[in-house]
Amino acid sequence: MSMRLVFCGTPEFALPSLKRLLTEPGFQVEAVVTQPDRPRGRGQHISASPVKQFALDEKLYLYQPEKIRDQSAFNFFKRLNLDAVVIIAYGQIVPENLLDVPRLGWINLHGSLLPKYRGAAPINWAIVNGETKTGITTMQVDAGMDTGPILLQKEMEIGADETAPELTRRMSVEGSDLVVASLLRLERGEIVARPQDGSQATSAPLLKKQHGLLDWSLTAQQIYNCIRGFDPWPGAYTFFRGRHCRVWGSPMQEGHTNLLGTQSMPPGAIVPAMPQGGTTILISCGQSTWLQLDFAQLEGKKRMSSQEFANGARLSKTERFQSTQL
RNA sequence: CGCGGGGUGGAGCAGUCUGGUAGCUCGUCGGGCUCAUAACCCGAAGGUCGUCAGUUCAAAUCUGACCCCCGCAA
Repeated sequence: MSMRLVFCGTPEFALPSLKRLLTEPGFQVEAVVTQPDRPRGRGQHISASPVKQFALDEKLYLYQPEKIRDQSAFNFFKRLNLDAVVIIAYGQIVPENLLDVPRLGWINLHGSLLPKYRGAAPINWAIVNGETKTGITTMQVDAGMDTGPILLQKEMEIGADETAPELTRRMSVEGSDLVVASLLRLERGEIVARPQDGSQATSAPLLKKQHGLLDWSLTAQQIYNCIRGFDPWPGAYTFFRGRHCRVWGSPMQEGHTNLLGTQSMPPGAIVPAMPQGGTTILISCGQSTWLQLDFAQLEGKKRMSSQEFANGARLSKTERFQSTQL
């Protein structure tokens, strides 16, 4: 006898779990719920979420309520006589009166070791904050924001050079195991949801464009964390001659910094250098650290190597990246 | 019809407003200097200026249409 499920999700992150629930024996996905199609991209084209596209390909029953808190949505869930709802990065807050509808409640996969990094962007913030380990959590959804009791957790290391999309991909795959295990063990009564210790909670708010703006007084390692953690959006960016400029790079190794000689440059200073042959562009960061610039992308332009950037820009000696438009 | 930037030798750009000699920083190739060099010096090759049409004695430059790339916004 299969568990009757509804799957709620929107981005790529939710897909591996949905796929597992379709192939794994013991589950019956009655419907897929995802965000309504919205205008995205240049020119206001309407586009379907990754979960929707997959659901269409698989000919699954699809439901896209404008607001999941509406009565019609409640009726929809009520009628299905569900054992559980799996909700992963759906994008809307589930109203309290819906939580009790499925027999085993709503099961959520979250990209952190709760109660750390509650909120919409746990993976990004963990990288930005320079964490070396994080994890994934399945929990029972309650009325709060990622405050529900924990079912299963798995610790994961963050690679020194790992970017948010890379870690997201790994978590989504590992997470599908955790979701399946959580459902099976919950059904058998093998796990008891464990309340979170709210005093240990930290938050990982939804990313905004503004978050990606670099502060060059931070150390090169911190800048690097931003470059990795804010990829692919909002991206780590700065301003160059008043224009938005996204940057990629990595901290310069300790040993090479001597090559620069001496003087402390103002944060954001752009300095061509030639360590061990080959020319590179270095950016002055906080505490006498340097970021080696690998790529830059001016607004309206494609991403280019730091060398191409320097060739075309005709840098003056005092040129620097700024944290404001002017 | 959401707002905006752009398409110029292999790369990144200037030149376009104010039509009239194809420019800059690199790369490539050849030569030189040097113990040596990715550094420096000399030289060379390489461009239908996105496409089509129009205006003009003359169009990268002005006009119109189209194609493609990108940033913002969502």
